[in-house]
Amino acid sequence: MDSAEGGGGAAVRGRRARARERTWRELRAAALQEVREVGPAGLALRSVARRLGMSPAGLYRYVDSRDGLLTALIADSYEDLADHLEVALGTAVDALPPRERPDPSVAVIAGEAAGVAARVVAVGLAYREWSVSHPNEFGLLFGDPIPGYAAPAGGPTVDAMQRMGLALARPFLEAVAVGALHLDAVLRTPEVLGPPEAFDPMLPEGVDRALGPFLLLAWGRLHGQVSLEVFGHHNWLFPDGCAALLRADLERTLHDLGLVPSTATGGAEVTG
Amino acid sequence: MDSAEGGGGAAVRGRRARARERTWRELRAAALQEVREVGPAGLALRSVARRLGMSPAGLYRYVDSRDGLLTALIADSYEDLADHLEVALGTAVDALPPRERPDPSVAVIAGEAAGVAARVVAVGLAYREWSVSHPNEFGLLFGDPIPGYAAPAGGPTVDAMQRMGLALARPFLEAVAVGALHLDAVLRTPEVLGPPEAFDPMLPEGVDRALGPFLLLAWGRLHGQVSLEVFGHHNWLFPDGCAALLRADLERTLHDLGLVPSTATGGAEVTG
DNA sequence: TACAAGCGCGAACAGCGTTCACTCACCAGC
DNA sequence: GCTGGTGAGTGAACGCTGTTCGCGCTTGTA
Repeated sequence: MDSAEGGGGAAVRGRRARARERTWRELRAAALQEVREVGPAGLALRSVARRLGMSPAGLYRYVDSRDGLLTALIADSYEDLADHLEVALGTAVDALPPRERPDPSVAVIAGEAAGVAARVVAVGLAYREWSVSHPNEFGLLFGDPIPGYAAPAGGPTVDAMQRMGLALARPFLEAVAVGALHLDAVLRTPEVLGPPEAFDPMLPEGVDRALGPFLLLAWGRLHGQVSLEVFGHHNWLFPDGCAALLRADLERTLHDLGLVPSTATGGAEVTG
Repeated sequence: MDSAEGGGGAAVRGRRARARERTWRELRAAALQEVREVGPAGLALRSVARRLGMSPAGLYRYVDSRDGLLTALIADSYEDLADHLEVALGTAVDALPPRERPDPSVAVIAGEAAGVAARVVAVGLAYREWSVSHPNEFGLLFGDPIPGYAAPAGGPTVDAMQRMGLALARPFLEAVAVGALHLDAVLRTPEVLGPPEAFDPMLPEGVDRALGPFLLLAWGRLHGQVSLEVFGHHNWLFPDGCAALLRADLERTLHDLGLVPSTATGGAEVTG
């Protein structure tokens, strides 16, 4: 019970705590592997236990329930996705081996519209690429929600999710900071803006509040294409066209904003 | 086995065949109710059997497997969604009791840009409304796909899905027919258009092939907003803003196309 | 050295999807 | 009108699942 999220909250004091942490890490890795192979719905605790050479009951020292394990995996997957996005943005370049680093032509030229546009395209294509190459984890994050579960506000799930969201939003935040992005009146109605503090948990202080709904809108456009592709609704006619279609959508959206895309968008192949 | 999709394919000859058809209908209704209450992942054949006062094994006279039942429900749900969209478009008005009929101000003014725009908004909001009010069925259609299942080309799943897609596309097809919609060059690259026959199963003959990717793009934009809302990723900041946000997105997209929305978009409340 | 805490185990329970042999009511042909 | 075949529905069973419980055994602390 107290080990709700499993992890060794304590310091790395004893050998025991270290062993616990290691086991917990292996458990998540095994479970994630299982999810990769059979999907979130097919995840079986007993199978994970077998993988670890452990008894099924033993897992309950680390996990509250099957759903608890799934939420831990959700947090991990959000982190993984956030990592990929940050790599595509050049934020976390140093953390990677050289051959996986993004094309420097898309790296930070913050302040210039073309640079911002290229970064929007890069992060959008990275979002797609991670999703297409991790379909079951994508389903874990964005498919049927775990019934009855609501992520606790301070929990690791929400933290990781916000980190991912921040990576997605970063190019737009930069664009706003340098005045390259002008939000029109469509998003300024009270129905869309909500109460003044509505987007406080999402936006830094001092940023135009209309950026909140705008970011949700942009995320929705991106996510829709990706979701339909990953779940097999977009690609039954023409499987290979989805990436190009998404790029076209991103460019349309950018054009819609007055931000012209740079031609150097090769950074999308980063994680390939 | 032979009863793969369960239904009574035979004519209504004997009393027996009629009974079978009735049971099959009740089975699907009970299962759909179960899905509404516990979600697709929670659907239990034994529970459905209990609901029908039947033995679990008896269900296998009508269904191949649990997944087979789910796919039957998928087809039914697509039909239901298609019905709602057609109602919102005024196509199937006569089939409904008067108080559920759409605002006539959005009904067919085909050929006029404002009318087309209003119809796009109406069908988009209807898509959202059905999804929000049928979250578990939405999950069934667009959440994690049934692992290992691919809908057979001639099957009822694909048929129903195409009917739904056609309803979504109708306003755009009309717009093209009357020359109110001009697709720009962004969607005309070979990567997006694919081979010449790529969109043949989707588009009527003689229609500009660039409409194919365009429709996927529009569906993706719409679907993304709805999917994020229904699965709880959009509305944690500001739960009531999603409808307005979607409307804003639709209007942005329309503006992007040079189609100005009419002010009489109240048809969205149709199914409420 | 004594004690508490925590890890892991085996057994068990209830529920699940699915199969199998079986009964019984219906329907067609003599 | 009787009869044989067909098909709906049953009950028991198998193997799987998530989860709980009480037990030993190891570890860390006083």
